[in-house]
Formats: sequence, C-alpha cells, structure tokens
Amino acid sequence: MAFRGDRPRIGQVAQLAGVSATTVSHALNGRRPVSAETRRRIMDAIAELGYRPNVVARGLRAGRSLTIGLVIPDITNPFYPVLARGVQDVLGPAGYDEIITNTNGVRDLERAALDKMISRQVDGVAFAVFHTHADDLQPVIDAQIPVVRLGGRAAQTGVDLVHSDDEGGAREAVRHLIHNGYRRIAFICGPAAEGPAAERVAGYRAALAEAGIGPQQNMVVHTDFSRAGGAHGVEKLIRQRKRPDAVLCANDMMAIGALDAARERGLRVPDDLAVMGFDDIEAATLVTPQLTTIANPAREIGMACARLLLDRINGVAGPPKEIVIPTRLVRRQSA
Amino acid sequence: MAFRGDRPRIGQVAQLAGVSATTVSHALNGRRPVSAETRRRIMDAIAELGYRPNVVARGLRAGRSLTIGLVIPDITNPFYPVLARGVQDVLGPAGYDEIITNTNGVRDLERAALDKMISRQVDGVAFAVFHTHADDLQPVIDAQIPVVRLGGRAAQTGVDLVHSDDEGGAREAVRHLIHNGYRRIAFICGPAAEGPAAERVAGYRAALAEAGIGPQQNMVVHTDFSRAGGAHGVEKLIRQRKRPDAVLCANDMMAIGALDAARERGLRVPDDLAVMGFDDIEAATLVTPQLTTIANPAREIGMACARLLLDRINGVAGPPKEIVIPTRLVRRQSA
DNA sequence: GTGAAAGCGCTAACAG
DNA sequence: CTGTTAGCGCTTTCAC
Repeated sequence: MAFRGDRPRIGQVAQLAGVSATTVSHALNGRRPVSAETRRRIMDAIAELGYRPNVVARGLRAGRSLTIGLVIPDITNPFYPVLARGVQDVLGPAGYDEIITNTNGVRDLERAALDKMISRQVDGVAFAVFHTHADDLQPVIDAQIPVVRLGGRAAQTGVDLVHSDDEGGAREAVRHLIHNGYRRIAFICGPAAEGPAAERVAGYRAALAEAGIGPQQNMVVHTDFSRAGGAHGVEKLIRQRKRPDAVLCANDMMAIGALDAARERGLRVPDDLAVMGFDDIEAATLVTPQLTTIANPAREIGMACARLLLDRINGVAGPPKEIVIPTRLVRRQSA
Repeated sequence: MAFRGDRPRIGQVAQLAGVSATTVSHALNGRRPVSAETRRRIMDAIAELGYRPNVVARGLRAGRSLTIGLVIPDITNPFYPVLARGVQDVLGPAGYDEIITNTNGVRDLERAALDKMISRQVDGVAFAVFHTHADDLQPVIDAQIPVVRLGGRAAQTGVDLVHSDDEGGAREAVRHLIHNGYRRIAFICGPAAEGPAAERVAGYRAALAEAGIGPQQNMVVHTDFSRAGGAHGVEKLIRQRKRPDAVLCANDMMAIGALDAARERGLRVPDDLAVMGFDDIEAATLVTPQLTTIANPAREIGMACARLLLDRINGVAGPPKEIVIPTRLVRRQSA
C-alpha cells in the first residue's frame, strides 16, 4: 500500500548523507555523539529532502507519544480555554501536544475519555471533573500514566492535585465585604455545594465566624450554577423579612444574574446590595457595574499542572503533591 | 525495556481466546467476518485482560493516526472554543481526536504548527488564520493530508474553505438599521480591513448603496479590533460635525467598547446612537443594553469543516469546495 | 564515532 | 472463516 504522501523516511536521509539510519537518529535526538562533519551532512540531507521525523513511529518504538490528554467538562466554559492555554504554554516547548476531550460532566464519557487516553498511549493526563470518581482513574494509574487532578478535594488515590484556594478566596471575599461595612452577607450556591463550591461555602462561613458574625438564617440559598440561578437566588433572598445587604455568588455567571435581578428590582449596586462573584471571567468587566470578584487563576493552574506532569513523566518522583494556587481579590464596582 | 504499565497486547488476547492475533484484529475492526463463537471468546478475553488496542501502533501500521489537527490563533478567543466543539462533536463519534495548536497569529508559529501536524501524521488539518499564506499550506498538501481552511477568501491553492457569510451578514445588519430609521450609519473597523473585516465592510457599503444612501464622509473609521478600539471609534465619530446615528462594529468586543463610550458621553442607546456588533459572542447578552448583533455560527462552521474533512479522508473526492455558513440577525436592545 | 539487526503493537497480503 | 508472515518508521541494544 502506498502510504500517505510518500514522505521521506529516515533511511533516505541516511542514504543521502552516506551514513546509517542509526546515526541520523542520534544526530536528531542527541543521545550519542555525532561528529560535526557527519551532523552537517545529515542536516543538509534533511533540508534537501524536507524530512520530518514520524512522531507516530517514534512513539511506538519509544513507548512515548509526546501527547498528553486533557479531560474537561466543556471547552466552551470560559474557564477551560485559559487553563488549556496554560497547559500548552508549558508543555508545548517541551515537545508535547494535547488532546482535549469534553465530557459534559457525564461520568460515562469521563470513563470513555480516560480509556481513549490509555489507548492513545498518552504520556500524561490532566483530569478536571467535578464529580470525583477516584476509581475511574484506576485504569490510568494501572497503565502507569501520570495523572494530575484539577480541582476537588485532596484525593484518596494518591494522585497529584492542583486546585485554586477556593476556601481562602471566599474568605477573602467576605472579609472585603465586612471591611466595607456589609453585615448581612448571603451566599448563592448551586443545587448542592459540590466541587469547588463546597469549599467556597466553607470559606464564607469561616470569614463570618472570624468576624464574630454568627450564622444568620436563610443566608445560604441553593439554585443553579448559572446566570438565571443567580437572579433567582437574589429574588429568593429579597423576599425574606431580613434582606441581605450583600451577596457572594459561587461563580461570576451567577453574580451577573444577581446583578440582573438587582437591576430588575430597582436595587442600586453596591449601595442597596453589594454583589461579588468568583472566577473573574472576562465577562466580569463587561457588566455594569463591573463585578468585584475573586480571580481564579486558570492559567496558573494549567501551568502548574503541566509542570507537575513533566516532572512525573521525567521520573522526578516524590510523594503525590497537592498544589494550591492562590486566588486574588479583584475590586471593581459591584462591592 | 519495560514498557509503560505493561498493558496487554493483542497477542495475549489471541492466546487467551485460542485464536491468532489476526482474528482478534478483525474481530475488533470488522474488516473480515469472524464467527460468532470466536468473537465471543475474543470479547471475553478482552474483558478479562482489560485489553485496549494501542492506537499508536495501529496508526503506524495503517498510516492513519485517527487524529486531526486544529490550528487556530488562540483558544482563549471566545470564537474558537465553540468552533472546536463543533469540530469535535462531528469527528469524535467517527473516532477522531483533535490536537489544537495556538499560533497567536504569528506566521512562524503557524508554519511550525503545520510541520508538527505532518510529523504527527494527522489525518486532516483545519487551519484558521487571518493572514492567508497559501504556500505555507503546501507542505501539508504535499503530504497528501486533507486541509480545510477556516475563514478568509476563496483560496487560490484549491483547498476546501469554510467560512461564514461576512458580507451578507454586514448587509443584513445595515438593512436592519435602515429599516429602523437610521440613516447616518458608521462602520468601526480594525487598523486595516483584514480577514473577515474586509468582507464586512463590503457588505456595509453594499447595503448603503442598495438603499440609495451614497457614501458619506468619514463614516468608516479605523481603530483596533478590541473593546478600547470600539470606544475610541465612537469618540472619533462623535467629534465630527455630522455625527452618525448608528454604528456597526466589526466585532462584538468593539461594539461593547462603543457602548462604553456612548455611556461615558451620555448618549442613549439606541435612541441617540444605535450600536451593532458582529459575532454574537456570549458577552453580547451581558452588557446593558444587550447587543443587537449578527450571529457568526462558530459551531456550524466547525461542524461543516469536520464533515468536509471526513469526506476527504474517506476519499469522497470532488473538486475543492467553498462552504458558506449563513449568519443570522440577533435583535436585542442596542439597535 | 558509527553500523547491523531486532522489535515496539498492530494490520494486511497471501494462503488455506 | 482463520492463520502465517512481513513490515509500518523509528530507536536501541550490541558490536566494532
């Protein structure tokens, strides 16, 4: 069978340069000295033929594919492109490419994605899911492929973990509100406090406690992790006898919804109601008033993850690590 | 050398099932009939061993990698994740994965990305760049790898092209403004009318002409393709003696900047100044007033591209195609 | 500093 | 319907 494009192979380069394929290989990979003169002839031959090493063949032989798998819920969620960029900007220069798979947060798809990564013989996997199914990672671990989990609590499986300081960030948010004189501070959460949201609630509670503000009635409402959810949360809160004077939302989209509801109800932000978000997605600067929020450094998370993966791939051992990326308060107009 | 994880190979499956590796291969790929009984034994063996075919080996042998390359400026630009999703949603079920490379619009990186795709023996390439360098694609074409260009004008190289109807969209936008009574309609463009922007300007001019509105003085301003650029464009326009009553911007971020400037200057939108964008990024619904814009269907573009690629890979020949994806007017509040 | 030969895991002739 | 054999393009012993 005629193979695609009939590209030059290493043997042709060797022939043209008057050396063996072995020497060409070593000239290219630097695993063994090659004389300057030989190297020059090889490079000339490569240029003349337009030779490009076949990464697939190399991968098969070497047991490495120079590929890492990134398993995420949805690249369309603005957090992940930034994270992916961070990963790539570290891994790219090291010669790795990424295969990105979207799971929509569906467990079966997550499992299938991991299976695929094993089949593809990836050299590492970055796995970002809310619902942590530790055992779903087992096949990857068995295949001895380094895995880094993104987000979530410390893993039981002993895999590396990179996540932002959700609890600390929420604490800082609430401190900021308290500092600005707000006292009845609500938290608008998703249906359940799952994933990062759980830690954000924890930070919220901790900050209230440390300020001597006891838990207040009905100040944590559960809705959806969406714009409509945020709006709905505010609706719910202001129907109560004791209204909040500030709301912290589990993410920015919810906070934007909160802003919608406030405007709808004629509430001035931040005078009648302060609103804070979490994540600092680009949209936070698009709304009016601009959103005060906690930056969730997606890019740094991606980069830290990539570095960890590189270390593992290169056999820099050590016990499983947990890397916590600090968040950062971003003051704008809404609180 | 001990290979990673010592995963079961096809031979082990064959042995356990009491058949040859060939038969296992065929049972898996369905290229040749396998008796029901044999197939059952093979499947049992696969399940027992947890066997997963090695895609890299398969790729080397078959000359296909089941991978396609997506070369884009920046996954962080909100247009591309949606496009990538569209590509994946078509290609994924067909067994393909994507490698995404960001070029930042830098020509050397574009070339390097294409080289890499050839090295990786991808089965197809989707190439999205503003600055069309037809000859940069030549190595890929020589390697007989199907390429689909995304965006830009009809290619001279004879490669497939998928793009949205930028000219028609702009025409529709201007018609909408005219229909709503606006007559002094400006266009805020980037530094040069490059890429899609060129066609958007053309559509703008065409619509004015067809409405019998001759070209007006200083109604096309050049700034940056950014939020600040849009704001700057409005500033420039309203300093003129004859102000526009509407502006069409080359993209949504610019339109959002235009909204900023209007607010700053106390101009009511759309009463004093109508504002329209282009692309319908998510942010368009985030601003106040919400942006009336032209939806640039990234997802459809990605899906059409993927289908075209599949056709080419499967040898469904035919001459190079140009697929134009229609845009759609999205009426909201700003015009 | 260089080569010959073996083989990564799989699929596709060819042969029955 | 099934098996044997060769080989995809490369890297890596082992030998010189």
